[in-house]
Amino acid sequence: MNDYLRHMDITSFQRDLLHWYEENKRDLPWRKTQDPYRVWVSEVMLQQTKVDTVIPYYHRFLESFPTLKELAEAREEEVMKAWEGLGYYSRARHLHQAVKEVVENYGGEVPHEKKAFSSLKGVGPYTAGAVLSIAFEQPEPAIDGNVMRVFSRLLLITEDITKAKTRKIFEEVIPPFLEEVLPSEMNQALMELGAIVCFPTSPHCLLCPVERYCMAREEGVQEELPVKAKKRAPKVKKMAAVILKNEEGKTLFHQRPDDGLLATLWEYPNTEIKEAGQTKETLTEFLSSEYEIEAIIGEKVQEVKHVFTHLIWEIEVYEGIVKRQKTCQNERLSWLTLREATQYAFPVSHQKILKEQKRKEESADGLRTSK
DNA sequence: AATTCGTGGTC
DNA sequence: TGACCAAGAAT
Repeated sequence: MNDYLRHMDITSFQRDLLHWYEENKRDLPWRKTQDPYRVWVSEVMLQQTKVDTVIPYYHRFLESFPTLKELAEAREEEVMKAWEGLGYYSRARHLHQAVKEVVENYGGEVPHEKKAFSSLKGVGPYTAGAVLSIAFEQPEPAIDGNVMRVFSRLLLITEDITKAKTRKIFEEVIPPFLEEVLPSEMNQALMELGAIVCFPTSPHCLLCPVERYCMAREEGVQEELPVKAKKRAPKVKKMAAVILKNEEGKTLFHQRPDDGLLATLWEYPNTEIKEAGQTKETLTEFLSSEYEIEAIIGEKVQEVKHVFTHLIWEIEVYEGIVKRQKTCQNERLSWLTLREATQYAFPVSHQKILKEQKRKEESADGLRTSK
């Protein structure tokens, strides 16, 4: 018997939590179905992402790709465009790859064996547990940040939850809570409690349906849990980007590498600025050596800040005119009209540049046509 | 095991 | 206002 559960009346806990869940659960789009494809899509979008952010993406994504087969048959470009702005873009590519595997190897039916489903791209221990329990009623724990917070308080688990090892404790402790109930309900009830009552700071213990079971509350240390190591401050990178136009009035865009940060997304040509005050020179040299394009860099027209988890870009945006371009073709470069560019997925920082360029060109158009 | 991967909202 | 955080996975 697990020592953490010594004083826990699991049956009563289940009754109280599930009763509360039925009365208080939010009406979320992905709770209207147990279709494994839709559950899967929602779970991938919800990784490290707030419910309010996901909802519009969830609707648009399923409008574009209503079934697993239709997603599998879609072009990756389309999938990335549907994910544009949601972040962690490898989620989209992995999901796309994974549903193709499902069509290829499982006849288009989402596999309900843990081993098979877990082997799919982008499906980790949380997503496997969530989809298998919610769509297939399998008694698998779905251990996310909410659930670790709830259980760390409930059972006074003081291990650092940012450490991979700590996860094992939760995997040991949670399965008994999934016995003799609907796993879909229990897992979602635990997450819902974390989401709308058992907040990271100032948990609403007075509204908590399972307060009487909570050991952290008993000790008055609910605010101190869970224990998490602090992460270091992100580094700042000074960047410069250029809105480079050719004689046809088209703009140069670049597709980022297939792996790494913002993989495969499109952007304005840009480079890191290592010496302050050398921005124009650095851009000119970058275009010449990297793309074999001779250009004249004009004025700075915009500043954009892009904050990542582990990195900050401070981007200075310049205008530029191309003088000469060698015939050498770079697969990842494209001269596009602004309308053409909107078919491609951009990271938020470059969406801001695109939006500003559009605004300026439209106001210039307006001036011209009104004369 | 420790890093790398986005973005937007909150206090 | 800046640190913190969110239904994590891959490497």
